[in-house]
Amino acid sequence: MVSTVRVRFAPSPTGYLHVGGARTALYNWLFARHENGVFILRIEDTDVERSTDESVTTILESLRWLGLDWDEGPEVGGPAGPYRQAERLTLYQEHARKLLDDGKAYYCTCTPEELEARRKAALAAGTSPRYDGRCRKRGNDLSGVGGRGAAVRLLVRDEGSIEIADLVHGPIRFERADLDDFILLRSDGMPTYNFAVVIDDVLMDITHVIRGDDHISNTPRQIMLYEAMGLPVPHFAHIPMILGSDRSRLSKRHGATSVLAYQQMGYLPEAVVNYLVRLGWSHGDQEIFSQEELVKHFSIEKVGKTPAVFDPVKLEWLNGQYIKHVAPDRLTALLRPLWEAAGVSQQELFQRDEAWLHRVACLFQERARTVTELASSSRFVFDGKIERDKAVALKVLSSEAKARLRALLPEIEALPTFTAATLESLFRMRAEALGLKLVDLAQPFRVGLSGKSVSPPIFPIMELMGWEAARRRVEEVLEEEG
RNA sequence: GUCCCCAUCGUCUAGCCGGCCCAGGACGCGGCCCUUUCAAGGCUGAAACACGGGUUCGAAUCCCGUUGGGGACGCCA
Repeated sequence: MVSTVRVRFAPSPTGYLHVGGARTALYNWLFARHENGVFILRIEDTDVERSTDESVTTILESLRWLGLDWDEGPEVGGPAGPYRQAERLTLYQEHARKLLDDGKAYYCTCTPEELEARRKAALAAGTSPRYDGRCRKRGNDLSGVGGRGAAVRLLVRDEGSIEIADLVHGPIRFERADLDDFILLRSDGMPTYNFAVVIDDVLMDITHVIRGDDHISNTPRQIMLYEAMGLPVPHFAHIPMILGSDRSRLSKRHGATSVLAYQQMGYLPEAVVNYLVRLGWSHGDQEIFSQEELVKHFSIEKVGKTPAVFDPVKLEWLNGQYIKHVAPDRLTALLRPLWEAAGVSQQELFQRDEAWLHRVACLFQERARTVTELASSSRFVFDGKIERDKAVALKVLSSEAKARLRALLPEIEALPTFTAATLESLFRMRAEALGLKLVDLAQPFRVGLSGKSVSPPIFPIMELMGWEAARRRVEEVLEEEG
């Protein structure tokens, strides 16, 4: 029988979900969906000092925004729950007890201060800061310790080696002699990361552990735990990290790293997903993938070994590609709050009908790279005060240009119908009659209407604005001095 | 200091069980076309196998070393 693939994403709720974590989640999710397996979300909140509920909320929200739904985990439950480690403490303690009784682990009464001092001394002496095993003799016997707290350490034999059969890196070998007796349970009874992970992965029947490269050095310790408990080891896949432009670990100083920050900046979740998946994975020459295509083509074997530099410029390009194809109703829904933020009054947004808003969105969507940018560039089509670029006005609105604008107004007024088509043919005729290019008439008009030198084609814009509003705008610049 | 990982254009990458590669695609950058501006689109240009040794008739592709980068060495995760 072929057992079902079960993978997990296990963030610690000590902050927002950053793009590195998001990609790890994405790879796990894609692997699960591709294999028809189960994607589990587990919250690793054993660090009570730093874990917060707000952080849990943000992480769930980020995953949902990206479209990464989990089959088991917080809010959806599942047979292997609870899915927050803080609610699983007795499980860890039971397993630690068993390891203690089997002689696989022992109590350690060294204090954190003592350990820190020894670690520093070792580093200063240029030797490896490993725990020296001085409490091994104590075994599971806590007598004579008094009120002093005791941590539990795994007993690690010194001989032999451990090999990780890594799905992306191939075999990776560690010598046991380089590893030390690490802590399983802290003196306050809380499990450490390495211990909780293994217990949970066992209890949740995880078949594939897909996580960042930075966990490679934890893996041999975790394998030793599986061995100590006599349990089968899952498959491991360590995916390369995401770096900043200077090739160091990606952090805030490299720009936005929070997934939700990209939502706020007007990025589409499918663009972010598409960008992240290509950081370390590829499928021939294809750059743009639908979610279905990703699920169909994704494979862990095709994940590269090289760390990738996060490139916001390419993300922006991809977002632009996606924006071009967003359906008008969805785009308009995204735009409403952003238009408002850009200064369009609530009242006007309410008065305009949906079809009109769609037409505005469609006119601008081809040339916007973010939804936010789309909102601000299309703002002038609405009624109300607009920003005028002084330098542009000075350059484009010469006295001849203004004279031409003035001459055109009554002709437009006389048009039987006020549409993009009739406007365009009028402008073309006038340009030809004057021995000018269309641009010579259109550009002053554009500046008059929008205040800027760039915009979508002005004729459909004028149709959308309506003659009254358009004329008011143009008269505004005609009345100015100069 | 010890251990581990990685190494193709500025960036993401294809190729990597050897010849099809004087290395392909994408972003960005330059040019041209299209064009009412700007985008978009089309065409096009510059741009890389880190270095040194092997193995081989033949290496980006295999092996070793060097260098460079990254990660880990917590009663953090």
